[in-house]
Amino acid sequence: MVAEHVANDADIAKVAALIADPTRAAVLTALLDGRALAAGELARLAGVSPATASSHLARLLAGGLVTVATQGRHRYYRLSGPEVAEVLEVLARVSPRPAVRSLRQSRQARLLEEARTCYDHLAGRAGVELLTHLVEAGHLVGQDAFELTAAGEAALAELGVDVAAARASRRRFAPACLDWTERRPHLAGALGAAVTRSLLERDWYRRGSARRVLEVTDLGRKGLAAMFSY
Amino acid sequence: MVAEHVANDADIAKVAALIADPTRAAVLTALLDGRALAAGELARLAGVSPATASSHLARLLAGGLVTVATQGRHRYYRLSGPEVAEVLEVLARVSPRPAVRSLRQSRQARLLEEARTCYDHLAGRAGVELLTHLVEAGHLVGQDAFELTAAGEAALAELGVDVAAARASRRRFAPACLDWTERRPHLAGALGAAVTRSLLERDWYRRGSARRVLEVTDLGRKGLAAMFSY
DNA sequence: ACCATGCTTCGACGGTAGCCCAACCATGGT
DNA sequence: ACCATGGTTGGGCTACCGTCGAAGCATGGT
Repeated sequence: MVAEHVANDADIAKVAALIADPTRAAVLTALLDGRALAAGELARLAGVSPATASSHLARLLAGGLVTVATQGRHRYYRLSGPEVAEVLEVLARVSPRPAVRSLRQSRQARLLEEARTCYDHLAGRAGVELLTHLVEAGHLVGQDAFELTAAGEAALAELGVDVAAARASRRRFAPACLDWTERRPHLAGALGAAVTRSLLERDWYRRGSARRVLEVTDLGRKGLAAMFSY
Repeated sequence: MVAEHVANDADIAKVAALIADPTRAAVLTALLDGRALAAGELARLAGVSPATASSHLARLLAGGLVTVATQGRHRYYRLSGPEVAEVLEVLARVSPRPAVRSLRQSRQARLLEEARTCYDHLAGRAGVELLTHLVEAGHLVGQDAFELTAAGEAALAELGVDVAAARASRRRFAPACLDWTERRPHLAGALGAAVTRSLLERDWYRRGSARRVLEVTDLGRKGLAAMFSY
């Protein structure tokens, strides 16, 4: 039968049905910019319980609208491709109201992209840049897992990081963690956590209003600039 | 509230929900090429009862995906704009199977566009062209309703049309009927019906496999060419 | 006046889909 | 070994949605 190779009405309807639920639509629009978000975060954004979100995500996955990547105990979901984003945009264009995200939403998205925590260490753009600078400054060497140089140990000590304690921890010392918003690695493990703790203690970063969001302070901007001579 | 002016997830979901039902999807794809189709025909194409189709059409109308125009006892529905068609096309692209209509479907669509009956008279491209030629040949004069010239009366008599009987009918003699597939008028009324009857009797046109579909015969092609010197 | 046709509305039925709670599994840190 | 956190799975409830038959309107032809 030729008909089996044809995108018929039923197929269109199936895809549309996946988007037709408000919760799933919220999940999809949250992923519109191509970032990958953890299941829990998506549940929070959509305003449903983790169980409900999980069920929706499973259906979106089965329908091929999203893909998933497991990292640690998180499962990061993202749109499966640009066509999916296109569908959402076109749908928004058809719907009567203009397709602009609310200020509050997009501002929050920016903040998350800027800096957030991944477990207990700095992630997002800020996390990626921090690692980049540490490597460029010759403080860290390595690939998937890093080691501190003498200069690095001194620099971090000055920042108030208890490197010895981090090294003593049973946790992996300084592994790279692929950042899903930046697609480049940031510093994780015991050292990453210790650095982040120091940054918060020194008030270079402050916890933001939304969960996981960190905001750089004026003090932090100056301190980081001095440290890496921006 | 700013939120009221924003196309949010709920709006996208609403539009998607309109397409999410297989029956509605069938209706929409039937309208994909911009033609306007009567409610009954859509019901038949979608394979549901008129009642069901009517309910779906009402929802599509309320959702702004289609518009309606009443003509006589028919209600012609069409897509409200190209954006709607775009949505369907993009959705088809996302769905796994290639977005090609089956040969049988599109061939049938072509036939309908080519020639079909509207009540009991010739419509579609053939109907529009017939009227155009009759007017250009000086056989008919008028605007919304036509009158036969002497030359026209002779020409139609030669075709086997019983003009006298048509004129005697209580039915309107030769009104123009706006053709919704061509957006130009075709000949309706008693004369339109009489002409169509003659065309069928002479085997210039033959009823096709699908309802309302007419197909021109080789004989008809020759006859029409001679009549209007194509 | 009367009937036929096309379409919509009403009411009722059945199925399905979304939601949450609670329990379960897996991973990571201590 | 133990706990905490993040996610998924199963069960049960509710609500909504699609479907059709029958009845109601409107239009057109006789």
